[in-house]
Amino acid sequence: MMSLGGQASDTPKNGGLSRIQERNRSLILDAALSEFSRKGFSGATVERIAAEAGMSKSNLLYYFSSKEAIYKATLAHILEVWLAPLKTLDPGGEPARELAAYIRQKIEMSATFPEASRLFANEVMQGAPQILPILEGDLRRLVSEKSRVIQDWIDAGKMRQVDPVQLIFMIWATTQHYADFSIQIKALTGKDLSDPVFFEETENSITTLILNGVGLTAPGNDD
Amino acid sequence: MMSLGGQASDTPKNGGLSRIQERNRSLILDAALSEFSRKGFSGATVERIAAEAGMSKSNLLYYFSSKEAIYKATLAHILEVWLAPLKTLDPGGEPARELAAYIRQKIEMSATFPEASRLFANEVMQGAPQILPILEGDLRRLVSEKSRVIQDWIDAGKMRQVDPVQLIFMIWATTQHYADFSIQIKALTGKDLSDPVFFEETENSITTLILNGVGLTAPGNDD
DNA sequence: TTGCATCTTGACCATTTGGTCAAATTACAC
DNA sequence: GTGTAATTTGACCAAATGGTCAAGATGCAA
Repeated sequence: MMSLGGQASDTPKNGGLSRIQERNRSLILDAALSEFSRKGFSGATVERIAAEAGMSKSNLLYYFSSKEAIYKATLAHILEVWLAPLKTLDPGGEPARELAAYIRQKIEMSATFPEASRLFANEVMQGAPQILPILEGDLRRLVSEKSRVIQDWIDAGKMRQVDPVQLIFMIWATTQHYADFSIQIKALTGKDLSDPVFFEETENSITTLILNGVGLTAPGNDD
Repeated sequence: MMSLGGQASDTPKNGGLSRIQERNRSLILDAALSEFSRKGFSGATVERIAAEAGMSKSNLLYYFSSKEAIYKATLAHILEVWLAPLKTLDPGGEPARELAAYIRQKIEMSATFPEASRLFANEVMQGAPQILPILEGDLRRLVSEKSRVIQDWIDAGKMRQVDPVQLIFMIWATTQHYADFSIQIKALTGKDLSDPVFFEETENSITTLILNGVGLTAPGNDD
């Protein structure tokens, strides 16, 4: 698990949580994700998070020692699930199928957890004050590892020459765009990823463009 | 010019500005772009903007009636230049050359005005409270118009079938990603678009991927 | 130089907001 | 049921911050 600094742990021995604690922490983190993703760290207020979690501000501060602690916990909570799909890229698989699966997973994330995407984007755009060490550490290693996988596919003549890191960036950019800029997309098309038809259209467009872009063709949908 | 609502104009007859006014407004808008793009609307403080502009908070409020007024003016100031490249897409040109030129312009914007990109991203991610009308109006019309251009190229058999709007989204996503997430990109690669080599690499990767993606090949660089 | 409009500022105010604390309430082991 | 620890809250505080205002400084036309 990726840890977010912090010496004073706000999550003591994970098993040592009462039912009430478990429930309230979960309520708080949900509310915090909603609030932070919509307003950013500065724009969010502890009071509103507490209200959305159905408790008083004082009580919320009984579970998390400060606004920043809530923020860090929220980030940590989403970061793992947000970066997980890349880990599934399988060196043994066929490039077309693997990349298509990765893209699909990323779009599904954007559709299912748009708030997480926006929170992450916000954090990075502010200079990644909390997660910079993770970006430079775990994430960098993961990207290196998966770049190696892609490079091997290229070396094996299975796909066109392309900088693997740039390819990963482009997949991130295109897929996350639909979550981060969903308001703009809705303003321009009237739809967003919550519309199943638009979701399929989008997945198809991105997959086709990127696979074609690296000299592959979309694999059949026989799963 | 795209106007940002607001009945009480903070920019009276454009010609009627004294030298002092012109200079100070410009200093303020520069400082505001820097501050708002780094901290977002809520995180920015009028005091810091004033300091960066080299004047007192009171004096800044002599030129702009409120924090929101500064924010609106800053947005209006960058919006036009930010959306301009799309307008240059020429129906009479060849798709490969036109798209390559558009992509290049967008990457140049990301390299030259990353703060503008982040400010715009921030505004949209917060729900576009200020610019939603523009997105739904002028921008929507512009995108429709240019989608028509792309669709005509497709109908003429000049490029592969693709949803033109989705193609535009993907160009926006990939190019702006390098400005909005430059911290992440720097953490992962050690470089950003201010590095000429990385700039060229990036332009090449994006252009190649997208043009190949729509069945085109990059045009020669004989300009 | 004079007089007026423009420009600039420090003092000040009201509100918001993150965080503290003591007291009250509730959950639960025995 | 009793007692202790966990939970919850309202009252309160200090700092930050957007904005006002009256007074002073400066620019400039005559």
